[in-house]
Amino acid sequence: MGFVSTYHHGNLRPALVEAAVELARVSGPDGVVLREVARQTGVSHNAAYRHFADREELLSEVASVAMDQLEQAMEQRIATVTSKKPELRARRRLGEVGRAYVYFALAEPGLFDVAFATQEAHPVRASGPDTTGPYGVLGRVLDELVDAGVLTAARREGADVVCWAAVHGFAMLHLHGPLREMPAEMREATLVLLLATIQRGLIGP
Amino acid sequence: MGFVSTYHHGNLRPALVEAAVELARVSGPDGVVLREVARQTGVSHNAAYRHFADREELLSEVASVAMDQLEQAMEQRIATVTSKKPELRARRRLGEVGRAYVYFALAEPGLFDVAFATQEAHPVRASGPDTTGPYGVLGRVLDELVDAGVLTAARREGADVVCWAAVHGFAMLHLHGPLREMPAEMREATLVLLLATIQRGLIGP
DNA sequence: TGTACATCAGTGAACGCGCGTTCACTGATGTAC
DNA sequence: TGTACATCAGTGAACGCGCGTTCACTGATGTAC
Repeated sequence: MGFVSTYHHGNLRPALVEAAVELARVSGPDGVVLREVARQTGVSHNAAYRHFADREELLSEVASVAMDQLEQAMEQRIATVTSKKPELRARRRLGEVGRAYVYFALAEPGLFDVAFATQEAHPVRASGPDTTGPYGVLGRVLDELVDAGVLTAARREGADVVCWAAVHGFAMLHLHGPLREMPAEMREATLVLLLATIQRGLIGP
Repeated sequence: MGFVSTYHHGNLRPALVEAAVELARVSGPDGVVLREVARQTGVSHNAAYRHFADREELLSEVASVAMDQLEQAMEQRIATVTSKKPELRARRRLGEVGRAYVYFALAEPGLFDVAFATQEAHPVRASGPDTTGPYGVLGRVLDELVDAGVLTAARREGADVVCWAAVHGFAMLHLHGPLREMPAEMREATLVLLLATIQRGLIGP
């Protein structure tokens, strides 16, 4: 891009979001400081108020970007699984969904924290389950398991939360928790164990 | 207690810790504000520096109290299970450990957060597993499962982290996460599901 | 095509916040003789 | 038992921090005629 007068930037809102995302990546939720975002964008520190009601509104924009990235990471990993057998394919895909979640958390801790901290409360069974975002991706893979005849309808119920809790907890323990110093290979081995255990618990051997 | 002159309080350190714990209970880690702790204790705002190097040191004292309480809650729930059959007893105990963890997190969110945030990194397999604190309690129950011949030695390996991740994630999702508005009965039902799934995955039906 | 004017999107100064921490101090206590 | 003095455990004032937010403003833009 060429020269851009600060006055009537023309693109300020997306530019601010972009800068905020970058700050979140590097320093997490607390790193998204209005004045710093403005500084990075080359604009006075209160120009943002022309586009966002307050810091919170900017932060939730960052959260939504983070959610999109997480969802995309999941989809990409799922697409990786191309087994012909429906049962095997669905099972492997479930594993990849979990892996994608954990990997994203570890690779982008800042964005992950923003997404988690800023997210609005999940609409629980308000007119059917949520089919959008990362949660929707998980739901679809679980449905695939049911369609493949591998997961019973009875066990499909609540399986979302079970899976989610497991990988979320795993990510938290290793990201901010007491396992944060576990060497990567050991972490990886434990993740394999976790995914296998969940799958066995849900489906069987 | 009768009148206590502020000068030479005589018991300041424990009194400060107590006040800090109370603040943590009510408002979490950020609620443990040095000046407020001193205020509650009726002492000038920098008297604490006679007993703690800085805020961090006071906070980690709170964390250790929180860990003790969590451990105690676990032990109490375990003691509840008195089945005669060793296999059944061990299995039920595993469930109670998980339940205790989640219940504590939901009942004492402030303390739980402090414990989790302030905890030092868990010493991973530095000369054998950790046998102290909540983690030690979990480990002992898992050993009980092995002794009862219900859990194979192979699956005992890494089972700690698997169990921990599951309940920790569950607690986080419901405490601060997107499931924080799930009604209590539904939450309870899902917890039962989670514990059953983990146990099935580890042990079998 | 030119001009007047409304509107939009920036600016810069200022405020208030409450904290953690440091400094030089002083009142209370205990101990040696 | 009395006294001098060292030490301990408090006090009160002050600093610096950097933020989010608000205010009154002004420069740039687009549109009606």
